[in-house]
Amino acid sequence: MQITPQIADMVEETPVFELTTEGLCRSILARHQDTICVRKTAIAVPRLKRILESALDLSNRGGFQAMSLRDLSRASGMSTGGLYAYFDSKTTLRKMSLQEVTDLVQRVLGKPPAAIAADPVAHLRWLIDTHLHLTEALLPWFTFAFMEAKNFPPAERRIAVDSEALTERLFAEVIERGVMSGVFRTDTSPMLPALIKPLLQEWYVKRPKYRRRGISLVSYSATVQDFVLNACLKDTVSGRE
Amino acid sequence: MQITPQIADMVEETPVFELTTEGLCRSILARHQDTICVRKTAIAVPRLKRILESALDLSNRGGFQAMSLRDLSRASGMSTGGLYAYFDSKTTLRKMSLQEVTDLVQRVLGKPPAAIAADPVAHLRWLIDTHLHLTEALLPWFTFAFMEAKNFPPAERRIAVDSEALTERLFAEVIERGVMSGVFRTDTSPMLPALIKPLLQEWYVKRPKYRRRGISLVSYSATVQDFVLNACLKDTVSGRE
DNA sequence: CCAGAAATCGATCGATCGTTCGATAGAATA
DNA sequence: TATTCTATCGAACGATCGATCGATTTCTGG
Repeated sequence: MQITPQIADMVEETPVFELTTEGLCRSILARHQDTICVRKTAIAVPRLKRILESALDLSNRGGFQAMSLRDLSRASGMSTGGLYAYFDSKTTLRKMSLQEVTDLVQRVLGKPPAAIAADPVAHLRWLIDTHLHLTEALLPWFTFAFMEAKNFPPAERRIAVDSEALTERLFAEVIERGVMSGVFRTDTSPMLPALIKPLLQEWYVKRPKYRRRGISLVSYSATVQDFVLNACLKDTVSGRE
Repeated sequence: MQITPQIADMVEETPVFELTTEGLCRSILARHQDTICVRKTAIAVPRLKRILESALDLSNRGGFQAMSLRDLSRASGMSTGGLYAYFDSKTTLRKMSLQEVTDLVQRVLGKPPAAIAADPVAHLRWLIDTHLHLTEALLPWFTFAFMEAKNFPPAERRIAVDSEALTERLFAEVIERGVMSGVFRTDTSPMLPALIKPLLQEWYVKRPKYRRRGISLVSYSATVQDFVLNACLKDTVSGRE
């Protein structure tokens, strides 16, 4: 009996942005109205979608710097000049993608269902599982954000660093509540929240490895949940039943 | 009473290569005799050291692609043409660094002290602690290898992937021995070896974060060790001491 | 069907890239 | 000291980059 909240359920609560590439593109279009000079949404969204899908694909192969705008124009089926109707510089293109991902994480993880938020164990499981499902649904976006965040100029790098710090704080708060309510051990390592993040990143950074081994998202999620709960729960969590 | 084998002790067993940038440069020089056309070691080693230190520093800031050979020439105090006495192309420079790191990990982790290898718990702790100390001593090399491995062409990317697979196998073998000898739980997750690696990478990938928080390598190592042992040891590991 | 707007095109620019190579300086040899 | 070899230099080359902009196509309202 695994707690695996469906992403679809969550969308009903926040219907403004779907967790799809198209949804993100609509959000990007709204956020960058001033730089994107294509006015009709019906045209701009599918075009932007094609551009960003190609850009993420190319970047995730050889790095963002290595992707030339000629490569992007070829892959997206749009001329090099035409691309500039959707961004004013290559740097802006990078910022658009990264910013959208970090915003999304905070929007989704910040609003757990009320019933789940009441129970620290369920909440902790939900945070892990939801984060994994989120990255799975938007895999290219997250691999891009992870790999390219380090190459940002200092000013913009803060976006990624702050986002990660905020995610870690969500874990820290839940664990603290669990300790105070007596469910978690009082000697739980204060470093545990920081150690959860790399376990979640592992899933999308090394995605091909787990695909090759035939390991499903569900079983990976369950393993990480047990791994983490073993480190803080008073009663040891047995393996999958 | 923490098991923290000093790197210095290990060097005595494998005195051929010291765990310093200079030691790695000597190894690189020996391996690439044919492409490096500077014959006198007394000159080649310190020059190569300056070049690689600068290259790793620049790459780790903005990415390897973004580092131009003019940047590198300025930082290393050598002319752009002079650099080509130490590598025949920028790609070779990248391969030299990566290959050296992956080789080093296998050389060091593959030879645990006999006394430690006998006990699965001590061996597992030793693998974690030694890996962390190794990455700490050669931080720029590992951040470079981690960040740039993904941007390799498929053929050379295998070097990094295989190296990681081998490291994971070291963990898997120790854990399996622990299970068979009755020290580890029989229901230990088969995915545990894969989950250890990201916890070790976290240390050098997010190094500034832990420096900012004043978290020492020793305490990080102890936390990870306990975290992992909690997931496989029969008797729950209490907090530090 | 046609005028005007919206969207796209692709040749082109200057800058910068990795790389080459003849000249030069320094050390070793005799 | 003269000579040979080693190591380094930095100007220069062709290729490619991000970005521009006037021409062209496509769409839309009347």
